[in-house]
Amino acid sequence: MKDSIFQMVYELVKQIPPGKVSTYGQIAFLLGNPRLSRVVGYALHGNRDPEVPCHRVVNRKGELASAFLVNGVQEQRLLLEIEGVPFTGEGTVDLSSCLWEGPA
DNA sequence: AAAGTGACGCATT
DNA sequence: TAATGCGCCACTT
Repeated sequence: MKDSIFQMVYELVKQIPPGKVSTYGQIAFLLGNPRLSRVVGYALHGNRDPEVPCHRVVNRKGELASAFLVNGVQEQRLLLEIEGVPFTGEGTVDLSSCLWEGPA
């Protein structure tokens, strides 16, 4: 396994429990560098592994990503709603209630 | 081999 | 309060 940021991002995102969401910045912070938020997004951008619930990762405002899977943000929002994640708007998640702060 | 680009976030003007 | 710039890593041209 490489020590690349990408690998760590994937491993971390895999640990996000259902019904919860996390942000790029939060993940970057857990990796040890809050400024890696951009890299985190890039990592998930190229991700195709179903093991990595990239739909549970949103930006700092709680807004869904712009270029999700084939169905776009609609699919992402649906997945989150099914898991019980509350929405404050059409494309906005209630981070105050469902933000995953990291592995115990 | 070097420069540009990209699912972001925070500080500053 | 809103808008712009900078920082970080990996990948593409």
